Amino acid sequence: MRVTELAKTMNTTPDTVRYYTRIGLIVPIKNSNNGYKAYGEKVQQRLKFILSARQLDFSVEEITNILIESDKGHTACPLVREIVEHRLAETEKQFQAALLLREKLRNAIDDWQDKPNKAPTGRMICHLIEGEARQGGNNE
Amino acid sequence: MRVTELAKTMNTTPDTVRYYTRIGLIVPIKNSNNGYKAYGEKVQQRLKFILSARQLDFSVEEITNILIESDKGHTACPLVREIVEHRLAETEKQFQAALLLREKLRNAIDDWQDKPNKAPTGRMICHLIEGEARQGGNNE
DNA sequence: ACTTGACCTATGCCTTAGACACAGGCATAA
DNA sequence: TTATGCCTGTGTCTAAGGCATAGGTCAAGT
Repeated sequence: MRVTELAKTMNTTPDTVRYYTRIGLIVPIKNSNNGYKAYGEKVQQRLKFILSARQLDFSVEEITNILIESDKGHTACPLVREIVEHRLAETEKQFQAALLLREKLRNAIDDWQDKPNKAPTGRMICHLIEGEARQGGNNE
Repeated sequence: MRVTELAKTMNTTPDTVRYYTRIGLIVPIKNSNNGYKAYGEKVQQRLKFILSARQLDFSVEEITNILIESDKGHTACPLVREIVEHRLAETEKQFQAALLLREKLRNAIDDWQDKPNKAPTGRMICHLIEGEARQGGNNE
């Protein structure tokens, strides 16, 4: 199995497969005589796991750590549980940030409804934005 | 005014100021004899605009385009309105993505509550994740 | 004058997770 | 044999700064 066929089978892109190969997450059976990489059954299994974890937004580095554990024959489950908790917290943050930003943008659009377009003055580039200037505290 | 003082005044970091300087978004008055950059009143105004736009999650490239327009003496307002609409649509996407991911993660945690930790087998790396494997369609 | 130490500076490299461009290899049809 | 079209690996690029490093500056102390 070569890169594109593997990618199609797993419903991902050749570039993704190549990337994981490049960083050593998956290892091709052997470069055949023409230099093409060939992937076997085990790699397919491994790739399936990687893609599933990516669906849960695990970072590639996190997945790497999981695989290192499991390659040693140890349970990776506790690590997985830990990561998923952390990921949930992180997602919650992103969620709140998106919520807040959406609000800001909607307010902006609303506020600007009646305001005209103005040419820039010496001290104003676009009065819409400079007028907005709520000192929105930076997060964290 | 030098980089750190400007950064403090505008409530941002020296590295951010340096970055904008590097890409030419703001131009220091002059490198004084020691090679330090000095920033004037106008730059401060400009930086304020940039930071305000960043608060609305405008990309640096978008901001660059706005400034190019305004530097030609034209109104940037229509462009700004366009960008903010686009940004809102984008934020809505992120929002939905975060919402969905949060749900997935919560489900995972919930499903795993009662499952034990298992050592990896020949065909399972972590049964928690491999068991999950809802074929979540990729977005877009 | 000299030295110490704290702070400041510019520059260059590093980050994520692949996407994209490129030059060349392969195979099938004419 | 050549032309065509898909396939391959490698190298480069991305956004928006963060971080490390080596060196410069300034005021206080000796």
